Amino acid sequence: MLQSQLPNFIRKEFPKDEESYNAKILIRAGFIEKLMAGVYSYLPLGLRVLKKIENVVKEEMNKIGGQEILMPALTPKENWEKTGRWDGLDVLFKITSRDKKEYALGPTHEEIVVPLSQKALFSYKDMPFGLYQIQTKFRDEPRAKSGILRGREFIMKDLYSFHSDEKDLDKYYQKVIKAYKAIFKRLSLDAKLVEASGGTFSKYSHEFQVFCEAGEDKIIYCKKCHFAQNSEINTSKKGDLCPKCKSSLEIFSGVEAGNIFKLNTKYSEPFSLKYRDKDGKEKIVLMGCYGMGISRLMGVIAEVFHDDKGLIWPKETAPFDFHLIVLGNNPKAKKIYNDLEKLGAQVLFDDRKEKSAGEKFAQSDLIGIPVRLVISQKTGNKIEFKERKNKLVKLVDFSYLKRYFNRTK
RNA sequence: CGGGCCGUAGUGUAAUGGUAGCACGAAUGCUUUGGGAGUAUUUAGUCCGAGUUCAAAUCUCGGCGGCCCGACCA
Repeated sequence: MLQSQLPNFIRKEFPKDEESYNAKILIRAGFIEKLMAGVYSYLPLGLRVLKKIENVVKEEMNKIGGQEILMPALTPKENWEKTGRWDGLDVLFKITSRDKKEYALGPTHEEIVVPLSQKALFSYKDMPFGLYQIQTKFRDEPRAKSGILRGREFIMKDLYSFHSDEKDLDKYYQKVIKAYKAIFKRLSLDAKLVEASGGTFSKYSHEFQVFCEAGEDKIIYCKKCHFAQNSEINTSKKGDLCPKCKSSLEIFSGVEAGNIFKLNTKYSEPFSLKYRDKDGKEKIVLMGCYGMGISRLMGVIAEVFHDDKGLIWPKETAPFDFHLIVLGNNPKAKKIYNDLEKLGAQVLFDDRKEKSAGEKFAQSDLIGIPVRLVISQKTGNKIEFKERKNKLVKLVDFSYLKRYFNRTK
């Protein structure tokens, strides 16, 4: 992409109406803009990152047999009344149409996916299966906070699984845990699997927590045996003994990057989601549900991967593979840009003529694309190569870039 | 939902009762290109409403909006 065609949302200074680092840096670097508290626009660079994250999540969901669908965000009141959540869920965004019908903007989709799956679920032979979607969710949070970590509108992946017995649900649950681990690995995030309260819905719940300052949860963690528990379950303190290995516990702030539940019959019951077993008997379906905040993940990555100059995107989440900068008028740059794109590389080409070298470098550091390439009078027939995460600058030729790209893709 | 801080061009700030100013951005021309260039010209603002006052960005009240702490967080 030619940077001269990219509207320049990059700012020289941090916005003053944000406190959280993820919002400050993502706005300054031109990835997002705020519309109102807890509601953000995703700009060209930010949207590319979101799509990268989505892609990783989709690939791993598909690997475990998840089927992608897209359900409406606008949902009827009746469905929520069936489960008691019309009045019972305080974060439910409710709206009234001009003919006085009432609707909710979906904060999660059990009430929609259960009656939906009923249309294709009759026999034990139809199970197990998993349906997932990546969609904008709405929650009427009492207080939006921490930039895109807790918004009123956000993008979430929600997977729902359907089973004929507990054993099968258990098996699937473990499979999702593996898939989640694979996702976090690809996103370069160290997410700990943490025991969490099941809320009112289920005894069982696990969260994937990324330890960082910005986190709003307090996680009790044992470095020895990796026992981890959300402090909402117990009132453990730092220094208490680990219930598993008896060494000292520590407490970390964590951001919940994923949450998985065994719903059992909590939602299949109110909608009478049933099937026929081997003996032709009618039985109630068991369910699991597995959430992951896509836009929140982008915020977490911004919190974790940065330095004082700006963002440092991990490979799989970066908006581009290369940031190619040309200084002065140098026709070689355009050719290198074209050649890189021919390799299949995604390149942001800073071809802007009016920007000073210093500004281009400063903005490049801010944006945080993994590799910066510079073409100038100084570089001669070579290309200057610098990884964003390293200080080392070297002059290379095109074959080096080709090898580098093939090795890291 | 309780408590606190705050609201001035697009962004960041100054003016504390008395002429709304500065920097960056944006726009146009020329020059410039290795760490947020130079130059000339131009552009744009006191969140809204009421009140006090000769006079309000500034004081008072109400509203709206933003951030933070707490509560809450399927």
